Amino acid sequence: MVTLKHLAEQLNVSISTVSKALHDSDEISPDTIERVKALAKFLNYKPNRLAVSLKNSKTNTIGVIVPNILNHFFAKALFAIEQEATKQGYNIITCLSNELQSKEINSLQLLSNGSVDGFIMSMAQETQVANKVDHINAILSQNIPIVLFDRVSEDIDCDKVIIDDFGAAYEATKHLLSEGRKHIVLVSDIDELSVGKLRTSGYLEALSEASNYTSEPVIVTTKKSKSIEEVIEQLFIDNSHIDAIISIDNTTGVIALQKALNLNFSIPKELSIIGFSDENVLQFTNPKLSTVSQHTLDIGKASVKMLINNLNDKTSVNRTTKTIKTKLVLRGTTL
Amino acid sequence: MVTLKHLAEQLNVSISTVSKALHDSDEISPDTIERVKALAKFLNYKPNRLAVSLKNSKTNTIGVIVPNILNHFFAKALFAIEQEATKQGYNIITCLSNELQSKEINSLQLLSNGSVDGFIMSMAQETQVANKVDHINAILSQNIPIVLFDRVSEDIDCDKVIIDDFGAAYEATKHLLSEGRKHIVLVSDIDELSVGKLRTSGYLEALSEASNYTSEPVIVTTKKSKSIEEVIEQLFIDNSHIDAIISIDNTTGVIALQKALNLNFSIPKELSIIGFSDENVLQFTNPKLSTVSQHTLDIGKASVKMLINNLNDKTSVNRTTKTIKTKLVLRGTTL
DNA sequence: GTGAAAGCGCTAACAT
DNA sequence: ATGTTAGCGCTTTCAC
Repeated sequence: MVTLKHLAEQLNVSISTVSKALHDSDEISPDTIERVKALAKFLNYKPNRLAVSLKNSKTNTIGVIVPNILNHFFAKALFAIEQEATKQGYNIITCLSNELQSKEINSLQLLSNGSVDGFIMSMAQETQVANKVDHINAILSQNIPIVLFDRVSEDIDCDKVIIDDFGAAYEATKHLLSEGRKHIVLVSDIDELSVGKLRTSGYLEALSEASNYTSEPVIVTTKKSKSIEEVIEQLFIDNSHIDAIISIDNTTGVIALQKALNLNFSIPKELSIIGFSDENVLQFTNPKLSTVSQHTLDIGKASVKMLINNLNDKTSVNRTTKTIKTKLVLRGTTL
Repeated sequence: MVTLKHLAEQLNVSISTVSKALHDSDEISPDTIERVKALAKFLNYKPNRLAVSLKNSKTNTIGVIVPNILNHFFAKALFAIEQEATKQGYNIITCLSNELQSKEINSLQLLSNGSVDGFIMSMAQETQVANKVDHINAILSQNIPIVLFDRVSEDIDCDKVIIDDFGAAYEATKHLLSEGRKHIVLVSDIDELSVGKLRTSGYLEALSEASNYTSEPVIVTTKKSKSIEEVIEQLFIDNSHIDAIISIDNTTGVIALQKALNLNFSIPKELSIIGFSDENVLQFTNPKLSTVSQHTLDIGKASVKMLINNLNDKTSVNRTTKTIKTKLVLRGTTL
């Protein structure tokens, strides 16, 4: 590895002269600058990031903790985070909590020792279910900023990026009502998560506001004892009058669509389906699933921007929550 | 941030004593060790990773460069890499090349300045198509080890983890032949990649060995001008006698299945389909797609192990290529 | 058993 | 215009 020392020795100047020259300091004569830069380029000199970071107490690295990279939503969020971070001159260190609080605690601990300037994270399911957030607040109290996205907690005072989960489900349900649907079933694989609860509330609210809707709300959640597919098969058995499904997670909508097609439902004539799936999944369905688009790329991008803003102005104490607009995209599974 | 200096001052001992105590040096008296550790724990002392790394010229960090995180295969590989790396006490810095050589070069340059001990990567499509690999060899010549997985090049002398692409496609095609299929079409979205070429060869070889197979091989590749879906629709128009499809990439198999169902093919009676999709995609199909399982988790895991081995024994000069076994998993789309 | 000092590679205040 | 020095936080050799 080529260091400033090497360059200095080769050129018979001091290390600091080399350092200054490489930074275009006007303390250094133009031709020295030239000579230094020429040699640096020739030897492919690259400043050692560890040393620079140590010196400056600034790593230009963001710790990103996502619960599950195999979930399209998080893969896409990570994609956007990496893209925006790179654009702004930051690296990302990626940790996957795999929905476990223990891994989340571990990653946070491990990286809060000078490895990163701040964190962008979405809470592990375990953490959110128990609402045990001390480990996150501990980081904040060390003055390391965190941006929470998607899965957040009210007990953490930090910047947040979310979508209007209540509103999105409310709007989707409203749409199904406007189609004249009379038996709208909600399916959820995420009833334990904050976003799941909010979306369910939106569904319930829309139904309760519909004066001419006479059925009871039906909420079907997945359970550990059964596979998602079994739950959805049972759903069709239990709800013979079903004429609409709103799936509030990434996967159950697509699976419900497959099962319904198998049962020879005419879609969307007899049965409408709206999901919360990421676009990438949809290319595999036929007809294409109507969905609530979450603008995942915007979520990732906004998270990075918020964190870097915070990093650049540590004095600001006001924490903000940014809500990314969703959009109901009607495709082939709605009228 | 709590440093050794803080601890030393509090305890009225020297910094080096603290350092040694924390490392259980037998130069230090048991009770000093105890006192030091107690205070360290109390103040939540964590050694500054930058300083340790700088001192030891060892970062315990792996740079991971993947072409496309939205591809299930790479998401899963990343999942496995992160898991194994964490297990072995390494962090990963993730970079996404987005199939662009420029981004690949950039990431390599950026991290080869002391940020990481080595790289695990799969080549960007651009890089592989042009077989322009100087930037990768440049890193190797700086004595920074690289493990290449999935998409590799013969012009790079480093450790590699691959699957037997030729053999996997050969075996899959053999299976279709054994079903008595007479018109087997190969579909590929990756005909420009090394793995695509090898899998195609396997298909061709299997057909040419089949003495009673009279049709010509048919290879359908996607093109930039058309969507994958259009290409597959056209495929069914052009090949009216088609009775089997082998898809050698992640997505075309699933799409072909949807289209075939739409065209009222009885599957697998009239038409067999075998894909190379990752398991995660399959939960969305009905019937379930038969596939070549690539054991992606093993690929990721093996990559990490190889890299760390190399890191631990830099003297070893022999580069090896590990081939992960594939498995033909017959599900609902084959007889 | 403890401490002083050098050094990893870099920056920056302070000489000259 | 150039060099000296101290220091970021840590490890380690060498003194005492």
